Amino acid sequence: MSSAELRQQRARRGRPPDPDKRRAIARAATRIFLARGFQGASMDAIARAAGVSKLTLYSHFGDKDRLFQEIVRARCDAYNRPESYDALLALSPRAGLCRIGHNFVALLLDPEVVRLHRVMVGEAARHPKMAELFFQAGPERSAAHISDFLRRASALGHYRVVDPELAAEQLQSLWKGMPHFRATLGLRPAPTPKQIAAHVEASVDLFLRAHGSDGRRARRSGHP
Amino acid sequence: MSSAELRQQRARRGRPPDPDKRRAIARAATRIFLARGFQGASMDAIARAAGVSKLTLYSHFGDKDRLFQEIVRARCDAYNRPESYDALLALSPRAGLCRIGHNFVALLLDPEVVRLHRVMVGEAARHPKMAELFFQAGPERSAAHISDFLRRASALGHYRVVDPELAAEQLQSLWKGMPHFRATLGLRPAPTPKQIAAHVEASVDLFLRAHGSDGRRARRSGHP
DNA sequence: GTCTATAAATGGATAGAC
DNA sequence: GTCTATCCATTTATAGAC
Repeated sequence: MSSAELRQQRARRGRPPDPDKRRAIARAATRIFLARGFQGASMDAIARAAGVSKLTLYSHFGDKDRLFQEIVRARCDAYNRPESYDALLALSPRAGLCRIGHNFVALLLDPEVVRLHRVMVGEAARHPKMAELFFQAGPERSAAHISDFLRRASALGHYRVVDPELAAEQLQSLWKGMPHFRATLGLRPAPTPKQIAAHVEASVDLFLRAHGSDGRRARRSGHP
Repeated sequence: MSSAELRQQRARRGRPPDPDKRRAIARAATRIFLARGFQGASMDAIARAAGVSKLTLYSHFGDKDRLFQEIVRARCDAYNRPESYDALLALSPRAGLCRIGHNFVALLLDPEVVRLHRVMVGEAARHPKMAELFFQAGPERSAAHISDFLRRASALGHYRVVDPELAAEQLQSLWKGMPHFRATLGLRPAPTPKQIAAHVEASVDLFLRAHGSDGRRARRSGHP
């Protein structure tokens, strides 16, 4: 109670921090960190790009590490708004998985996500806490959503999945695949939308053939 | 002709470069680049660790970029000695693929390879040439070896693979999977040997189920 | 009193030249 | 090895704005 009052008093005293400046700093820092990496980004450049003084920058974010943390946290939250997969249960097994896979691959290949991935991997050794945060906010949650979907689709008889967690991991691995690896290395040419769609479908094909559904055409042996 | 003579004259003039020093620099630079990344490694630290003066360093390697290139090239060559997969054709489909997969995953999870991967991904935006070199010397060649193996195993009737290049890509993706992703982010705990073996086997299981061989136990439907 | 901006300064590290 | 010119994160000085 008294600590809350003290905080209120302190907050009331003097000129309040300008949220516009904070947003401007965050935007500029995001751009520069993702473009140049943590070590390559200078506080001078960030302050200049944000149009604020360095003192303002420091008064809002403390130091470079904390600024980096805030940026990464905000990006993880921004990418972590998965729409519900409920509607996709009504589709055919193949169509449902292709839709999820396409969303997943589109996110992975988004240029900003690629840059974030690069920075996280490059800085993992020096910022282990943030690498963990990134992993939990990204791949771990989407794996949970996919395994949920597989569990329910399996209950509906679409296919037979014994271990939904394992199956979700394998689907994610197939979807990432070579296109994502090439993207993280910045290799040209980038895949065309048609190639991306083919990649997603090939992954779903493999998965469905392994789990007792041909997906595309009729079954080869005497399955129901 | 005259240019060759000039080169010989130049080579004879003065004290020849010491190959021991060059090796010492290369060793130290490898260690420091892989540990701290390109931007985090200083030429001072490398010279100190190699026990040479900075002038010696610069006279051998020109500048930081060229030194980095030499190191990466040497590492790629070092990792690029695949044993022949011929002997594995005599094994069962499942055993052959598990063996290849285990070698592949063991290489991917090797701490030095993980560090190289981190540096390459982190520096891809600023050294696109090297990222390409790395990709060609690494994943591209191993994909070629795996697709070769699949083509021959398929010809022997072990399983039915329509597109060996695609199948090799999918196998690599499955083998990399979550363990490699976690390793690049430095997440603990590292997988145990038992978990690695289970991961490889689960990948091979999925692949073989999709391609008309149960692998482990007897066939469910009326296959030969 | 606390925020902001400008500006300069501190203290350290850096790539590369001599 | 030393030197130089540059860059960096962070702090401090000075002044005006709420």
